[in-house]
Amino acid sequence: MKYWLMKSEPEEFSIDDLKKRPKKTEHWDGVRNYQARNFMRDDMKLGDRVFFYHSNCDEPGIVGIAEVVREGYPDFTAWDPNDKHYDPKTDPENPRWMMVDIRFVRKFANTISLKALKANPAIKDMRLIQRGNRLSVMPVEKKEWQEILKMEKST
DNA sequence: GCCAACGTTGGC
DNA sequence: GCCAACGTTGGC
Repeated sequence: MKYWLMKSEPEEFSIDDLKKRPKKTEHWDGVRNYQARNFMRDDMKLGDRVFFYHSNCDEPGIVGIAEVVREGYPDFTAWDPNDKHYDPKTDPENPRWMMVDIRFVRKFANTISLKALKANPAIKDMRLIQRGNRLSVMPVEKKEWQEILKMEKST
């Protein structure tokens, strides 16, 4: 089983929104970055665990956990001219953008803030806190995952 | 709202 | 293939 981190702006789609969805499940549409797409298409497997990260908000940070319940398949919103992330160049015969489905697992009692993550030397090499990182889907090392869970208990 | 960092586009 | 211009991300 692998570990991941996925970013979302809570004003667009928060972890509470995920929890309220039917079966607490939603497809992760709208990713239009090749590296992030490749992770979803090639590497995310059923049962993989995901840190749900809130970006662009008062307190950016990890707010809870989800799991992968459907592996990579075409992001149909790319073909919808009314969709915010419409991409006229993708061909339905040869889909360019892929997504996965994730299901809510649990929400942390407190946000593990970006600030706290940056302050923890045990995870200083984490991809999330590298300078200028903008990937919205990224892998998390097992030891980073475990270290971050420890931070939950200490808050 | 600002702006640094980064990815993508397109002219050449 | 280079690289300037442009658009987006996302912390602050």
